[in-house]
Amino acid sequence: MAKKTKTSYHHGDLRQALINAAITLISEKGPNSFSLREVAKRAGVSHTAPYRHFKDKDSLLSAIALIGFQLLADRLIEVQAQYTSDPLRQFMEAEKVYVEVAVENPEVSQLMFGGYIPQEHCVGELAEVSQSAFQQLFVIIENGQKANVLKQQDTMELSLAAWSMVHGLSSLINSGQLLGHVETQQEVENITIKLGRLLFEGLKETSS
Amino acid sequence: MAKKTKTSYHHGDLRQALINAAITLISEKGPNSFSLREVAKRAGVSHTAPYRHFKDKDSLLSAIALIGFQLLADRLIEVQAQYTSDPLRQFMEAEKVYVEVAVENPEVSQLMFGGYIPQEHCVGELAEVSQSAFQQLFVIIENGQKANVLKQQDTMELSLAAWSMVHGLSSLINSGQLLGHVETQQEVENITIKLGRLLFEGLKETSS
DNA sequence: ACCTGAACACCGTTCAAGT
DNA sequence: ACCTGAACACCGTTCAAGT
Repeated sequence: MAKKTKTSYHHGDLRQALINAAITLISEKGPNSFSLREVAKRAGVSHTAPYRHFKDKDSLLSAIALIGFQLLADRLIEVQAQYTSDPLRQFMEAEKVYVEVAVENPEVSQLMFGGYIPQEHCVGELAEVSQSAFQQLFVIIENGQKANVLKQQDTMELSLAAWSMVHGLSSLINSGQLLGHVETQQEVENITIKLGRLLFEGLKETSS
Repeated sequence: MAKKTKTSYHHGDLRQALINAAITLISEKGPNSFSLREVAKRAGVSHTAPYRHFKDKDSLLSAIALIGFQLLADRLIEVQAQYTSDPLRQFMEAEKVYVEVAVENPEVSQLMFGGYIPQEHCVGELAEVSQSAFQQLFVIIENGQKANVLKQQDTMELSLAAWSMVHGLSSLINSGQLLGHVETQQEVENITIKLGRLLFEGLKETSS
């Protein structure tokens, strides 16, 4: 069974238990109404126990944002490893995966991009993983350029266009701006494909 | 002078004074650290006085978000009234104005799109003004289609592509994701123009 | 090492009371 | 009508104290 050498106080891994409780709480009530004390209560410890594992509330929020970026990066790495012989397909799949992940985790996405993490925390590991996610888009665009499917323009610019588009769509959906227009999962996928194609028309190599 | 018929308690217009103080406070400390009590203190009234003008904290935040959407809509209406004979120019100006407004008011933008306003408040006037801002993009795209400069595809899809792109770029900048890449106002404008051109390539009519 | 309880300064919100 | 002060239940954070 679990390797509990000694009769531990409350948890084998309180840190992980706190993160789990925090993600659940954020998913339930959004990143704005979220309290350290409530998380501690749900994890079954006193309200000061979290300070053994996190410097402060912001550090716990950063840890959750990190997990969000990690998930995004992982899913994009998968895409980047697949469809390598079909740059258009790879581009479209990346766009779909980005929006999918963001829309499936709206509250965590808002936590990641909504100004909840103070700028001081946006360095080190968090910045690295966030850049790793973007890096996958960059490589996918680069693949398309090498295959002469995409414009031979600054790769950064093309990547940023792709990132902005999917990120913007996700943000508009998650903030409720598209309530009358894009609601079901199917509608999300459809509009993502439509926008992906429109953007691809602008990014593609025209000499062919 | 000001029409002070009677010796009013503290303000001719406490409601407006509270909104002003709130915008200042949000701009200083972000939408996350923002308290009604601090706003009241800055306006020079007791911490319960705001309840005469706003049902609760969320109502004050909604009022500020409304002002943010109104500003965006107003600036886009200006663009929509200008350059009517040059659809490409009009499209590019609209993209620039959107990003400009968002990046000049990062904290208010995060308030508008970062999950600070509960879904219950996202109806009525707030939804109307928000839709009015989007409507301007829609009309601008429509102009381009009528002039046979843009694709004869569902106007909603083209508009949503434009909205997503500028909104995504703004959000990435404001959340600090592009810190190494896009920082100065000049860089923001340059990258906005670059992305605008790339998207335009995808939206433009190809039969001409 | 890991956790607790009391304490502090802060919140949002309500309500009886004052002019 | 407009504002106040006390009160309540909640915060984040610190710190001495317990095992």
